[in-house]
Amino acid sequence: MRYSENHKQETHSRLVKVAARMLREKGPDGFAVAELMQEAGLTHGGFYAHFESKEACVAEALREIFAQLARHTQKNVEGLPPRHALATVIDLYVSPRHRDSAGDGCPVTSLNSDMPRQPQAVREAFDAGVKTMVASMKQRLASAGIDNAESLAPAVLAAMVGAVSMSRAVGDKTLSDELLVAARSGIKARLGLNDNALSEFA
Amino acid sequence: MRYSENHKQETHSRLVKVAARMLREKGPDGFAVAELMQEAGLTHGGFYAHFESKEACVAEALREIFAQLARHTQKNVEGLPPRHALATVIDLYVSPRHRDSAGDGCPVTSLNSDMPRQPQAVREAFDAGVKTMVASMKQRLASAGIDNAESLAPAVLAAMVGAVSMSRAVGDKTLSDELLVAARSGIKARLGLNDNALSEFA
DNA sequence: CGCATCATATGATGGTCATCATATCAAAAT
DNA sequence: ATTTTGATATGATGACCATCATATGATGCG
Repeated sequence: MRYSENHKQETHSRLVKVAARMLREKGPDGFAVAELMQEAGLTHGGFYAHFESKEACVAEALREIFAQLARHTQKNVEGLPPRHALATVIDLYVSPRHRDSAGDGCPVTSLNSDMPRQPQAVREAFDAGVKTMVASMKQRLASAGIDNAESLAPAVLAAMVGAVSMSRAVGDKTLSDELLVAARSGIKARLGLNDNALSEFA
Repeated sequence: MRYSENHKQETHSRLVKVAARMLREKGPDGFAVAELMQEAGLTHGGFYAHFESKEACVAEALREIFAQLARHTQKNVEGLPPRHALATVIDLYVSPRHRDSAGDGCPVTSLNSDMPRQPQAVREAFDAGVKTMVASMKQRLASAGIDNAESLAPAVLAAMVGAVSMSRAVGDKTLSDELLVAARSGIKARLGLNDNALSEFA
């Protein structure tokens, strides 16, 4: 079939999108190529017309995820005053909603313990993503007029990631919620942000 | 072979120990039964004389790990005054040494993103372990005379876990070290513990 | 209107894995 | 010493999986 000009591109980006979700839900080794293709309405054979290898597909999906996450976050705080924006970022991240939608969330939370076992290409994509997250957090902290933004940013991010990762890892709902609530108010307290009731996201 | 009385018990506990290491290094789905047996000097066939299933083996290994971790930590702070003990726990956990020895470290750090994909039995063992860690941290904080120990404990633990998980997930050594240092001093600052030079563990 | 093209499909291939059925064989009991 | 027992070994089995070789068939082009 000589398809319309961008038929393949469209298929490709659909594949990347599906991979992005499955990657976060099932881990890099937890989803099969055939499964991905079927989910996208295709069969396994066509995969290698789109990606050099599964590893390359995972790396591309990761890049896409980080990019989308940055856009998405930006959109959520656009126009807010810096301190409010910072509080919102924290509230959105350390939330039950984020915990309960791994396939749509931050890959640092859903994939951190898989990374040490992944091939170079994947780890590089991950590193790049984390670096932009750290840089972006540094900016947010600085904009919010918080001292030591440089050294605080990685600490705050780690606390956010740890809270959501643990709350997801744990099966006990009560414990899981306790982790989220405690971490969220702990982080905000450290940054001098008031932890008001509005931050109780679903 | 009718072996000496506790021959099988010894083999069993050796298997659990090997599994405990491989589990943390390669993840629950990253090591094979045959690999485990070979590592213990046996062949794959005998496995099912020791465990009902791989899943049961992983769950038992997890219980063993958490128990050993508690003992190990206790030993490291025995006799220290409470605040010093607390600082030591944090320094040991959020350290390059811990980051670089996953097979010997805390499973919450090495396995958190695998847990949501694990079967019930494994998740239960994990939950139990996390609960004891939270309880133990609450005690340490209270003993150290820190206010809000109850709500601070999960937040502190999450920050510790996030720091080591991220520092391990990231390939870039500089970024990895930055994460550890920032998180460690951030946590200790929040608890009013002085972050002296002595806490620079290898 | 048929032909060439290329995105996708079909169908191996060789590898890995958990699990199980059965064989071996060391030593305790007699 | 022979028997018996139970711990471990050997060798399937069926299920997955990444990858590739080759077939198909839709459609823009001539």
